[in-house]
Amino acid sequence: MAESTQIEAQEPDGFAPARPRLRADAAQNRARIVAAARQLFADRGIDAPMAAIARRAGVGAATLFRRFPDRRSLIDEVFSTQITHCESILDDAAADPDPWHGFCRFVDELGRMQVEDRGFTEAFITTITEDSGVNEKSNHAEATFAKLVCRAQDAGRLRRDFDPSDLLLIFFANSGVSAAPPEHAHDLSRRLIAYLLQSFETKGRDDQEPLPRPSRMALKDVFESASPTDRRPLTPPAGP
Amino acid sequence: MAESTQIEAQEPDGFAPARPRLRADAAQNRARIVAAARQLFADRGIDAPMAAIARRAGVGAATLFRRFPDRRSLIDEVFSTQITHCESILDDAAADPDPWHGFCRFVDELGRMQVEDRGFTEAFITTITEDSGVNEKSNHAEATFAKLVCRAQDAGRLRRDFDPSDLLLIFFANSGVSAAPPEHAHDLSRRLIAYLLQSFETKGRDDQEPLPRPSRMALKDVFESASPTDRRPLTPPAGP
DNA sequence: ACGTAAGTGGAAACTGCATTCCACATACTG
DNA sequence: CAGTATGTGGAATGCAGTTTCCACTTACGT
Repeated sequence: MAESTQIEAQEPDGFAPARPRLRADAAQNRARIVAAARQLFADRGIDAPMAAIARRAGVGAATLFRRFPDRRSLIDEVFSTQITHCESILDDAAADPDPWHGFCRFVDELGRMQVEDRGFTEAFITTITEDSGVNEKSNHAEATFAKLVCRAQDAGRLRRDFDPSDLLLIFFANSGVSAAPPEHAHDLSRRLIAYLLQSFETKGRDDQEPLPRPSRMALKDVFESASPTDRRPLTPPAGP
Repeated sequence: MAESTQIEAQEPDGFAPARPRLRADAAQNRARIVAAARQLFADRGIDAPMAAIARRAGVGAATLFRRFPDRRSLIDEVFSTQITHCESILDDAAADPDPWHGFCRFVDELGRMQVEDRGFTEAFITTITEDSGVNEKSNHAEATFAKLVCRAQDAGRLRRDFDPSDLLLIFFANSGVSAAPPEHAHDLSRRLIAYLLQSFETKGRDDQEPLPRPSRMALKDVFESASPTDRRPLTPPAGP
């Protein structure tokens, strides 16, 4: 993946907004900042100190702050590309002629993204938790996923009582194992997902036991419930 | 663990250690502190500000600090009781004449504890991550659980490729869903555990698909992997 | 009842952050 | 090749939390 570094401005000619575009050197610094942030977020989570990001980007604190007045805006910038990537994974999966295979592939890939980038999960959760802006995008994604689920069910491979909201269940559960020590996180995640997929699959005939009701949690629910103070997933092992 | 908090229990008389026992009022304050910490940890996680704990306990900051020189010692004190509770749950489960039922009960109860007390999971993870002191206790617990697993497998209810280390898998996964908004966490957890238990159970005869290898993560592995200061190798410098 | 070591709270000094300010640098326009 | 708006880094500020200090209580043994 390349790009992403571009200056936000890049106005489609015509008009000149208040700040039409960044000076060339400034644009490059901005790109360095985003790249540094991407690394540090992946590595240490989205709470990584701004100063550390600035240092790694080789710029002063003021520059970082001028470009991204708060941590949120930096997170948004960094993860918009990853959310886009997510969507393309989902679209690919939905296009799979074998819906069950597509379903598995999607779950698998999503899980991998979570394990490989600690910041990804955190950004995702905090985003759906405190910002309704995702809703537009997520509506499309939710619909696509729901359709995939239906097709897999109609093909007789996915159990009937699987609910699309179970995707969030997978997401949260996998975020938990991702918090395990890094040498184990990957294996744990693979195994968790294997267990879950086997549970999702309609086995032989039927003898499937009923499940507790789905939480039916939807993104908007998460948003509305957002607790004012602090709700982050977990504090993974850190030094004393 | 224990001794970090010193004093505490009345010495079974006879000898007088350096600080034989707390004055009565001090002992009561200490108890108030522990109670306050228990609540705040459950509520807001183990990073809850010390000052808030002191305030809720109705004592000054100095008193809190004098009694528990660092956050760790307070955490240890608070959660030693819960770890004990865990063990008793496990022992009960192990005593169940129906091993599969005992297994399910244990997983279920453990899951409930996690959801109901945010601090419990955090304390557990940070403890096994940075303190080898648990090992003594955990050896017994691990053995008990392994025996329970074997019995359930021999009874033909638990799949053969379930590995005792999968308990940590459940634990981490469930810690993830516990981080969901509180109105949903409970339902999500119930459903996750239901899915997993169905996957663990030996269905009909056999048609069980193979799993990826277990991570074989053991408590001591977790411990050893904990880097002292800041774990962040990985992610080589990426080109912009 | 009283002397005193043990215990106390609140304020002060120290952190490690994020955020702002400002004297200086440099890309772009003409 | 200026002139100037646009950018810059580092030092100063502010803030939220922890840790320490100390003059003042109070439980406890006698």
